[in-house]
Amino acid sequence: MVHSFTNESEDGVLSADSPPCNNGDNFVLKKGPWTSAEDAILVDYVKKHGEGNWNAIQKQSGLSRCGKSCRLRWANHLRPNLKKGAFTSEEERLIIELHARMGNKWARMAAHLPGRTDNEIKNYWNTRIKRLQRAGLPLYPPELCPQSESENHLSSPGICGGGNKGCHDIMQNSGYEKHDFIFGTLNNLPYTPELTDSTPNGSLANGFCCPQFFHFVPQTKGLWKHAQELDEPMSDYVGGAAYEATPFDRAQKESCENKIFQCFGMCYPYDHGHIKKLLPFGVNDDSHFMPNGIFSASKPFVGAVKLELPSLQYPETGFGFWDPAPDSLDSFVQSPPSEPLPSHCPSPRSSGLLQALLYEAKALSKSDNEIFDKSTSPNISPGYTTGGSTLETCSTEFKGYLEPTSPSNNQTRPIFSGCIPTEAIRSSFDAMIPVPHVKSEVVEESWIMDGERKLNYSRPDAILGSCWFEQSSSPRKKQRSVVTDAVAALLGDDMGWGLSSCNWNNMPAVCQMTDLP
DNA sequence: AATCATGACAACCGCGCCCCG
DNA sequence: TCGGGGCGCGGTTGTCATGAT
Repeated sequence: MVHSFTNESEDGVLSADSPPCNNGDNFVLKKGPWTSAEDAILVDYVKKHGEGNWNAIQKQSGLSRCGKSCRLRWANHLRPNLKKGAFTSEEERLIIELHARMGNKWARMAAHLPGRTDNEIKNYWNTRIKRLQRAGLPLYPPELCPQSESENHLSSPGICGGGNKGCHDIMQNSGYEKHDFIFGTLNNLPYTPELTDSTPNGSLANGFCCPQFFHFVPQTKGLWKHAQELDEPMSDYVGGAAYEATPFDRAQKESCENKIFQCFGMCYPYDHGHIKKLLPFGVNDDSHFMPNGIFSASKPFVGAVKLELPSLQYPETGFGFWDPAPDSLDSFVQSPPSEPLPSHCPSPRSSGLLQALLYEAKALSKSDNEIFDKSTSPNISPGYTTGGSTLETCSTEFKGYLEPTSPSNNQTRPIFSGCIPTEAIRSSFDAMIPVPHVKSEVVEESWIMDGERKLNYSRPDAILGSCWFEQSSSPRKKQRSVVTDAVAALLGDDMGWGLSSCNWNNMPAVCQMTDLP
């Protein structure tokens, strides 16, 4: 950056193009990086006079900086109790919560994060958005169930995530900041594994109110503003049975329900009783229903997952919150599932991803072939575990709850059973997800629709599989980026959401092979 | 080992809104 | 009502780190 002593605009922004900004004495102000001497002057001034009246600083202290520059410098760098360095996992979690509630109100969010500035939070969030969207992952954990108020419909098949450009644009647009949310399982909400609730706000909301189904669109401002003005503590969030407490809540629920059905190409209002007939993928075998409302034009979509699968419970925590922190691997491994996962994954978190990976590394060093055989075996024995206690527990639990809730387990597709990622990842996934009674199934990674080859993003192997490398025309680096981003996002700070909460079969569904990030 | 591409992060810039005198 | 000051936020730019070639 170049130090310059050019003209400064009215707010202290110096620019060669901007009109002179001076103190009336033709005193040209400085822009660019602050020197330590300038910092000292500013700190000294604030100590003596306190914050505020920033424009007076330049006059009284002789600092060649305009008021705005001083204010920003103070607020972002010199203010005492400023926290520097990476965000802690708790801070990250809070940011996500706050963003789900407030949108891009960085300053307000910063008020909840002592020592952090709005700019810091904004930068963090923007970086996170980019990372997640590159990886095709949703922004929010399923606890935070953003629902668009507007009636915008499925304008694009990709919904959110999956590198959908339009979605990305929308996300970047300020319009998405005003979204409405249903907070299903925040904090004190008791976790309810029962999925008998066929209302969208029940199992549907839990299962499909995932951000990848959301459209971040401009909201009905009044409704949002009402909620926004409340700006209540997080404890005010409601979910589950106690949800419909206020007209606003009801409106949100309706919006959520509406959106859910938009996601599934259904009309709203809807027949609650009809939902269960239609929604479990694979139930309506003829339609080849895809999570994004698109129907496969080729073979039936066999990657169906029964919705009614219960998820693991972790009552010991009583918290049940998603931990997105990249540096909190331990918490990842040990923390509970982030949501009442209805149909999808037996949480890799619950099964101990790190443990599985470590195990896998060991196993691979012993015998790649053996692992490969296991991972590709069409029938994995019910008792197959990775040898880790956590995994064994997971296996037991999984088996325990799978069977009674799925009368026909052959319809119950294990989340990762059809995945064909790289060998290490695949075997890791298989190791993580001990699957009883797994049947071999043909899985489509892509299909043809309207003469174009679609990549089935609902399957991770579609991203990670070799066919992708073979067929994409993108530069290799971009290809690599897609894969590494996805993996990084899955294994990194988004691991909790990406693996434990993300229903692979609900992943952003369609992305054209030639239109990838 | 050098170079290049890319991403993450920090910081700044520009604009607009709000409040208050 | 108007103008100035303060503030918030979106966007941009620069720097550095990392990984691939």
